[in-house]
Amino acid sequence: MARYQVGIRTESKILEATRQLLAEGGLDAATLKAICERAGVQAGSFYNIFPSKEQAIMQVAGEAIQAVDPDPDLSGTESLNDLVDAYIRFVVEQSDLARVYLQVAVTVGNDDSVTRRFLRHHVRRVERFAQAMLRESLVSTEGEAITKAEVLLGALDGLAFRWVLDRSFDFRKHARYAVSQCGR
Amino acid sequence: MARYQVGIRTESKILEATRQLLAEGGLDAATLKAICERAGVQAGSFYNIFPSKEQAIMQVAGEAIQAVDPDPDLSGTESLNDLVDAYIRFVVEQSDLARVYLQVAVTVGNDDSVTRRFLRHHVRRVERFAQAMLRESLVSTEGEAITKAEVLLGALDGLAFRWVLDRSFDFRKHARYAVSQCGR
DNA sequence: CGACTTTTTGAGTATACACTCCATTTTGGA
DNA sequence: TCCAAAATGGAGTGTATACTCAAAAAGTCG
Repeated sequence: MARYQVGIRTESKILEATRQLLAEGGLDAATLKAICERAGVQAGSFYNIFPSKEQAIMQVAGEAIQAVDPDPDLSGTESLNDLVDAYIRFVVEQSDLARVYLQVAVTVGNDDSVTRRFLRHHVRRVERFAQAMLRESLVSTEGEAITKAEVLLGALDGLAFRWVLDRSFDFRKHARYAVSQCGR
Repeated sequence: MARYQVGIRTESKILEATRQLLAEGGLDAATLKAICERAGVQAGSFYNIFPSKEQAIMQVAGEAIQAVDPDPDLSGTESLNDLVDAYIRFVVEQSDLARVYLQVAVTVGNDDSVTRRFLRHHVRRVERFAQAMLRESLVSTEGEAITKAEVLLGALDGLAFRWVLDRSFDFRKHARYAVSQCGR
């Protein structure tokens, strides 16, 4: 299935449309009709590229889950502030993906493969936060570091949800306050 | 439209079924067919009692939004620990309603009447938390109290989401840790 | 150009959904 | 016991959805 250029452009038009629709109205808004209309494409073209609607949505959701993580190459060297700043930047600058990230986390059925993937990434992020905390001596035992990291990430996720429901909420300020509370 | 006993029982069977389905699989799982099957009722009976499926769901969602608040009569006297304990109890003991609460918060379209209702309640809860913090001198200005309350509630909501995705997560322990961090 | 492959089109299919209709049964007060 | 109001069963309606297919168009490369 060597591809022509036009097909590759169509693929990215479809993915972009899907991303927008997911960000705007969640899974319900991302109907095949809506995706195709926004991408300027017919249903047949969609299915020439993707085997199913779900496949396209998974791809966008996967992108979002990846994007929430800061540069993996830096893992093990960054400060807690760096990690939180990366999360803030993700939410503020890539707000579409951030909304997708939060939408899929809750909307998809439990015990789903997406949920498992989501949790796997979450656990990895918790460990990264916990290690930064240990490095900065904010905490004495590894167990306490994990707990503290879960609470901080919980706060960041909760504040991000708050921001998704009400865009006038100052996410950056509250996220910074949350991390400052860990520092004592 | 004076009601007969049997109709009132049918109504509560339908509401119970709706509550369960919403808790288990969110809005998507609460189809008319699923609700009627679980309630042991036919579609015609459903529409004899509720004008629409949405109406029944709204009623359950409203219940959940109410239930997250601790006793309003105590407002202005309870400690921060009381407030957090009430939230923990809600999540742990009324887990079905708690899941509904979190599901509807995210699933419903933005700018929806449910979203507004949800936000109104949230703001009121933030104020209640902030006042408790002021009373306990955890904070000096009202502005800081509001910020701190937003962060604490964000953490509680975020941890509750974490628990919804993974029931083996120890919500109580992490929630307690979150509030203990405010105390310094 | 000409042969071949990929892409696009757009009408068409099957299905699941919320909701309706109304004949029939059940209820509960007089 | 009677009867009007309320509740029920269950087939039926319209609509939106994901997805298919065969023919036509457009891209690629010698």
